[in-house]
Amino acid sequence: MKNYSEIKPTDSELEILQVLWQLGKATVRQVNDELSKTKDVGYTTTLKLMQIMLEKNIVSRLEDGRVHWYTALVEEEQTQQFLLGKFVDATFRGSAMKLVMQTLGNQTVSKDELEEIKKLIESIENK
Amino acid sequence: MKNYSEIKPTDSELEILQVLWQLGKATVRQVNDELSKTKDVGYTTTLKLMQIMLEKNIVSRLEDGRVHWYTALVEEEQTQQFLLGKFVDATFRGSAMKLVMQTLGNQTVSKDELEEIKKLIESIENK
DNA sequence: TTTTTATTACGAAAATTTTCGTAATGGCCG
DNA sequence: CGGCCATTACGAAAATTTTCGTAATAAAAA
Repeated sequence: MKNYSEIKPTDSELEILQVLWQLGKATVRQVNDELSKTKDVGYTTTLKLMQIMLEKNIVSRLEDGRVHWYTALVEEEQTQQFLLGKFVDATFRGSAMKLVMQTLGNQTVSKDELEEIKKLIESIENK
Repeated sequence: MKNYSEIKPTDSELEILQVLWQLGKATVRQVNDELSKTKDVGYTTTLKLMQIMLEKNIVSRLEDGRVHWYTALVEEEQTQQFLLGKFVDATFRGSAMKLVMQTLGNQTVSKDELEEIKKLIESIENK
């Protein structure tokens, strides 16, 4: 897999990556159908983006007859990690703590999930 | 203060907002000096951005002689909250939980901070 | 008052991202 | 085979974001 240090997917590219991560591999048609559920987007627009991502080596492509199967070349967690770091820096001036506090305070997290987070914290503390 | 529902500061605008939030109010010169500490940026570039932000009503301006004092018109927490929501959706498909787990696992959070987070969780649970 | 200096105003260029029209391709059905 | 259909290829336009050169302005200094 790719070393991700310098790559920053654009917003649209990230949307496509999400679909690819969920489906494993997909055609342009499938990706476009998925995106169309939540927004207006033309087939050729999606196609073009995926071609650009291919050039950037964010995805790979396998040709089967006339159909092209695309796969993400960057891992979901690694990408999230990378974007998270950027986001913390830009939005919370580097304070991961602040981000966590605000998320817990204002986003939707269930009781079970809170329990799970507590466990994670303890496992970190006891390391 | 502004209703923030539809405004999305660009990356550069957010950098400027960070400076304004920290200084309370500032001149273009001050903001540019601050930004220059971490990146190359021309005075007129910063000026132009701040003028654009004025048009968008993201900041306000007070003229004192020839100097213009700028202030953020959007609140820090509110903006962070808004950007956080977008980020969770785009990067973690809406799962705040996943974001918190990854942050705790991989970003730098001190023991004291972990304690504080635990306390917050408990206060949420006991509510 | 004249000059210098620091600032803001303006507009356009550059860079990046997103969108889409049109053509080319290749397989499938009649 | 010949026309149709779904797909990909290509290139340019549109939209957004970022950068900066140059001019105008006003205060301060000489």
